This record gives sequence, C-alpha cells and structure tokens, in this order.
Amino acid sequence: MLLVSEIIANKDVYTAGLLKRGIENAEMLLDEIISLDSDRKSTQTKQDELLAEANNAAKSIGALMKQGKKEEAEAVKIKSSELKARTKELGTKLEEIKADLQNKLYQIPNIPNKDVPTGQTEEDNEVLFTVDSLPQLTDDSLAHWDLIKKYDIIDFDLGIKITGAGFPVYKGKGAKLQRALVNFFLDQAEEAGYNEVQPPIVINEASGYGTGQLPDKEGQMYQLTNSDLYLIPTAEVPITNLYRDQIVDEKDLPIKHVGFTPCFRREAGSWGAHVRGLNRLHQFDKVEIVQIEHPDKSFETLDTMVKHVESLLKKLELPYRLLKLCAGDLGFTSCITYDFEVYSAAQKKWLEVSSVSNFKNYQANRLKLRYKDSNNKKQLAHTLNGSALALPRIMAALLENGQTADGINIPLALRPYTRFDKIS
RNA sequence: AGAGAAGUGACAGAGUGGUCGAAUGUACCGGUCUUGAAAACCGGCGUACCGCAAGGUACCGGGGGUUCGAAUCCCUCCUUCUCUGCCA
Repeated sequence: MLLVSEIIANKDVYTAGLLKRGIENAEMLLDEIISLDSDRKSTQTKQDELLAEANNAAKSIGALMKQGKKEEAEAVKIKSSELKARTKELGTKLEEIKADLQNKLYQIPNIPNKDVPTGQTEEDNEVLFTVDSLPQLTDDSLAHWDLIKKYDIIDFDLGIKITGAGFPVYKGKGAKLQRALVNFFLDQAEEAGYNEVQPPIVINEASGYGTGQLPDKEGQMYQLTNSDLYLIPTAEVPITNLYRDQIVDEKDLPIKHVGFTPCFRREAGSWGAHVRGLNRLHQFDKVEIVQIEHPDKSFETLDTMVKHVESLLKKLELPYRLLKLCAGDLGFTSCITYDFEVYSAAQKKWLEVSSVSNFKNYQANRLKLRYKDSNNKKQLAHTLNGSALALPRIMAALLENGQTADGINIPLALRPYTRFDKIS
C-alpha cells in the first residue's frame, strides 16, 4: 500500500496518479488519509502522556509499599485506576482510527508511473512492438477447440465431469506438450539466473494481503470453506510472500525466483465466445518469475524481465506483440505493466500470455519487506514479477499456428522436451 | 488425531508480580595494544510510533483477561519438540 509519509510529502503527485487511474474522488480520499493520520498522531500522543503518568503512579506505589506508607499508596492506587480508565478509552479510539486508516489505505491502488499512457480501457494501451507479418492459415484451418478434439489431446467434457467448466483434462500428447512447456520455461529461467522454488498453492489471509489480492480481489479467489485459506490465483502470491516480514541484505539483491504452479481463478461473470476453449480457465498452469530489487535498479530489472519473456516467445516462434498498459488497465498493485500477447491465427485474435510488472514499494510496504542500506538504515525494497509464461494460451497459439494438413508441428526449441515433432 | 513439554533480542540462555526493554555468554561493529593478525582490555550493539530535541509510549510467539503494576498469573489461538496413532 501507499506510504502515508509519501502521500503527505507529494500530495499533488498522488492525486494526479489516482486521477489518471480514473479514481475521480482521489483528492478527497487522500485528504481523508492525511486527516486520519493526523488524528492518529494526536490521539497516540495523548494516550502516551496518560500512560506515562499512570506508569509513574504505579512505580511510586511500589516505592511507597516498600517504605511501609500504606495509606499513601492506597491513595495513589485510586488515582492510578482513574488514569487507567481514561487510557483505555483513548486506546479504543486509537484502535478505531488505525483500523479505519488501514482499511482506507488497503483500498487505494498503486499510482501509475510517469510514462504510463493515459486511458481507461484496453484500447488505450500502447503497442510497443508487433511482429512484421501475421501467419496466414488456409480456409479449412481449425480453432484450437476443434484441434484438440481432432487429435484427442485435451478434453473439456471430462473436466466438466470431474470438476466443472474451465477445468480441462490434458491427455496424451496434450499432457506431454504441457509438461514440455513447463520444463522449457523453467530451464530458460534457470539459465537467466532465477532460483527455482516450489511453493504451496494454498495461502493464508496474511499472504493474500501481502501481495494485494486481499481485500481487493477476494471474489476472484477460491476459498476453502473449512479454513481461512485460499487457492492461489498466481504463484506471485506465495513466492513474493516468502520474503514477508524480512530484512534482507542489500548485497543479496536482486533476489530472483522462478516457480511453476497451477493457478486458480473464479473468473466470476466472464463467459461467452471470447472465453472459449483454452482462452480462459478456472485452473491453469503458469511459470512465474519474481524479483526483489533495490529501488534504484527496479526499472532496469523490469526491462531484463521483459526481455526474458520476449526471448521465450521468439524461441517458440510465436507471433507476438508487446503492450504498455494504460493507467486504467493497470493491476491494483502495479505502477507499470507490460503485456505480451501472442497471435492465435485461427481465432484471428491476440491472446494475453504474460504480464510483467513493477510494484515499486507498494507490495513491500504491505509485506514489510526491507533491506539494510549502506548506512544500516532499513528501506523498503521493490518487488517485480512476470508470467514466463502462462500455459493455456501458449498452447492454443501453438496448436492453431502450427497446424498443417498432416498434423501440428512442434517448434524446434521444444522438441528436445516433447520428444515428438508433430501431433497427428 | 491423542498425551506431555516448550516458545525471551542475530544465536545461546537467565529471569515466576514492582527501577526488566530485559542479566550473562557468543557473534557483530569501533577503539587501545601489535610490523600484521590473534589474544586481552575499553566502548557500542533490538524494533516500531510520537517529538526539532530532551524524552515518552508500545513490544519477551499472536490475541484477550486479572492487577495500581505482568516476560512473570489466567483464558484462547498458533508454532516447535517428544511419545502414541494414521498415512504418501
């Protein structure tokens, strides 16, 4: 979440940032925060003064008792009790103010970076790069939802039987292709210096708050009914939370992790033709890269992460484009996000396969993730992450773009992993 | 899952109602000594909030309670260890 001290120091910047996101009452929201914070300070100061008085009284009782001055001690006891009661009142008030402040802060998103394009919808996203030419398929080419039936590699109906819509069953070469992609992505990340982790895919509330899925995205996550746990919507949550409440050494930065996990999303209210087939699922696999970085270097690092994702798409020979998201399309906790989309030739559609974001200190502030600088001062770190990559839409594009009359060609880079050249 | 024990600063480990934010040791940082190092000696060494500062307040696994006063007593939750059970 945003830092109150920074809001106070740069109110104009924060107001403008929130307005850019389309939050019209930005100034009012920030004024509330600032005024609550000043209430918090004055209330705490008052309470501290009373507590100091009460503490002194309690100490003097001890001294008086030792000297055998019982009556005097009794008198101080009464005074002390009164002080205590007033302290309690103030304490309750202070707790309320703090909770209110915290709540309001939780509901304010990160502000967009200076160079984030203005705009409210995906129409306003800035296209930074597109491949020169899009693949042309013959008229009888099939969309992936037909291809998977033709070659019997993914079965949606079976998934419906086992679980429900949006939980496909991968079979035979479909399952192998998926596994090949996962291994390929993990190996590529490892080569780029990312440390592999296998985190839990069930998280507690504190982790959800740490990376900002809670309270903002509560409805997007599957919650376990007999405990306060959630299925992860992305590996970002457990991996970044590895460093919650941590003070890391400056010399250990950047910390780079890669993890492969299934991801679960309720996707409430989204269905129809545009979510057909593999385009949008309730459960899907994803390889995620996460970095914890020094504030001075996080933008440089963001670029290297973008380059890494780009290299994956090139090796898979997929036509792609790179977008810089506009302010209105930005995720809640992000200050800048680049999206990669691959072209799905049979659907004639761009499909988002990766989001690479810098959260600056927004998540770190929630996570209490800090490093010690050269003066031994604790500073909030920056956090970043990116999909590298999300599997189903890559799969969809590979199937559609690779189809030929006698089967689906597997890209060269993947063949050592699949150990077959063609799905036929 | 059941029974028992325990959770104190980076670590080890004292502290069972009143100058305890917390002894002591180790580690760490600075200094003296030394050609250099080690040893020895001296000093420093938790976090957060308020305050220009002096200083104040809170924190001994989390939360709540008793008391004028809680690391210390009570309740509750969590975690760890040992034993038993179960299981991949």
